[in-house]
Amino acid sequence: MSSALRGALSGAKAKGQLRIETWPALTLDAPKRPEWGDLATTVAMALAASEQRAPYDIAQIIIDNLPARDQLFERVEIVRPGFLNLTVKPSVWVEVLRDIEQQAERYGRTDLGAGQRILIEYVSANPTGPLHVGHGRGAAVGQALARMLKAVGYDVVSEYYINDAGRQMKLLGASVYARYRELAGQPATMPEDGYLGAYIRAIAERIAASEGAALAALPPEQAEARCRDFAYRELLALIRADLQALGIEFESWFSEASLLSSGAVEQACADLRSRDLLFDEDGAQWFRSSKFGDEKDRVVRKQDGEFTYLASDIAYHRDKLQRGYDLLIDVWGSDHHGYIPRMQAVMQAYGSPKERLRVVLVQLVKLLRGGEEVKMSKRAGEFITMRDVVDEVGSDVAKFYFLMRDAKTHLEFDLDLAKQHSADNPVYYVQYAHARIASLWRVAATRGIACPAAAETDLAVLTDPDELGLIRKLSAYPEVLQASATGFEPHRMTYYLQQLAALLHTFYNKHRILPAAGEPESGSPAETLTPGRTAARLVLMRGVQQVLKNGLTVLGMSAPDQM
RNA sequence: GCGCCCGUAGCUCAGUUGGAUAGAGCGUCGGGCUUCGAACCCGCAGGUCGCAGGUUCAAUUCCUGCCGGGCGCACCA
Repeated sequence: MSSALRGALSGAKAKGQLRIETWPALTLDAPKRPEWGDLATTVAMALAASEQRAPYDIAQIIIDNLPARDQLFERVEIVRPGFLNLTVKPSVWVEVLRDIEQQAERYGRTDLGAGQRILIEYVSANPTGPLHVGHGRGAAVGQALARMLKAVGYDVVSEYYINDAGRQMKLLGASVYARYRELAGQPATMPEDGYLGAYIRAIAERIAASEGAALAALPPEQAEARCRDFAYRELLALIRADLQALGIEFESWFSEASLLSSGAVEQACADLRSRDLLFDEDGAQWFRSSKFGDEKDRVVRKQDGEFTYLASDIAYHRDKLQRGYDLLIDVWGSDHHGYIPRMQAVMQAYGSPKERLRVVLVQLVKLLRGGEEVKMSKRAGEFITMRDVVDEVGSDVAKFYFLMRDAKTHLEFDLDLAKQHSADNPVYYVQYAHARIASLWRVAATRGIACPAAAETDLAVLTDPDELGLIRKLSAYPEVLQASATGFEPHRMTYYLQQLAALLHTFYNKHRILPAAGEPESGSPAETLTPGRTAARLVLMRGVQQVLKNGLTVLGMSAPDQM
């Protein structure tokens, strides 16, 4: 369709009817009202200024130059200022169903990304405790983005950065050791800012059971280190298990500690120093990030000789660049947004445009129960973890809720609502649409009716507005996928799926697909159901089912045949 | 104080990257299963798109300034 439009414009240009010095964006949108046709474009109005002609005249010129107009369009009209409304012939729409059948699970996929390599990093929580709900949202968003970008032709790797070095890990070890000493009846002091969650005590109990004697013999410093390593292994395993429960996978796990032990951090610093991007002041070492738009320079090595977390992040992102990625995506909690300028400075310091790093910010999740906000106190270690939520509502529901809203806005997550297997739950609404169609095949099979191949079916009988509405929606899927992926906005896909499901439910409720069992049609049916119509509708249903499944899959959710 | 994000129906949120009469779910009220799954559908009501300017054929959308809310401004991560 858009190529027809482009053809019309270039045809008009060739004939000298339009100048078209700069090509306008050829937007071809589905209008809001059915009487405005299937597709509408505003190019005539966009061109009015540069052509110095009335938009209406320009629209007329475009119409006159439309190639294959009679084959493609049923109706073409110009409305008031210069809207160009196109009504596509049903016989053309129907081709979408053949595409879907032919491409099946590949329908909607494109090679837009042309194989460009993307590294997307998400979650990356400290292995100092269980994942909280905010991590869950980041995980769902990160995975959905990774899958969608793959679907539109990028070569994507998803990675988890393990913050297994530095102060937080020391605190972890000290916290576990303190609990261990308490259990042993020895005097213990919990460090300031120590971890107070109940899981710390549980870890202390396990280490006491497995190597208590050895621990008692060690001087405190070594004992703490041992506790730290033990707790680290347990907590990393816990995090992996939590992610698995949510149905999130990573292709790569990257250790911060490995950057320190391999000397990569020192090398990254030396590299910066050789180009005068790192300097000494007040006994510390500073990254000259202000040279690249950051508001001030940043410490990478403290007076006490320890590297800051920024030093690790510099080395980490340098490593990502050295691995040859065209684009780096970091998914962060939005409270880290102030960190973006310095990381973009890092990009530039290593010779990349700052746009090579794109940060996707994810806002907080507010949990509700019984209409009340669930208060969390991280200090006291009292909070509902991501795992609690997954265990309570299920992984598909959790993911759908996490993806339902624009990631950069606060999300309200009503646990009571999410738990209901009812009309109020948008997840089931979408999945139910899929299951309903699956059920149709089961019924059809018992009546000896098979779903015919689209190529052998006369789809031109699909002329009902409800049928064409569904088909139009199906045809929009590839664009939604592309916009959702490249705009880093997975919520658009969840929204689309809800709309498609709504159309399906409406259609399903209003029209019959299979003939009634047993007796022939009795009473006064609103429409006659011929075998040909049944066949065409079965093909339509299969298309809807396929697209629902593709959409759910690309968001990381299941498309059940039964509920 | 400076910076980033958010203000759209009673509530939670969409709004296709400047288009036509601003949409959906929940909630309220009223209807619909002897026929393919009622975890569904249909209808009614509900709006100065935070406020005020500006840009143009056209602004919920872009710019500026206010108001309100969130977050950030470490030799913590």
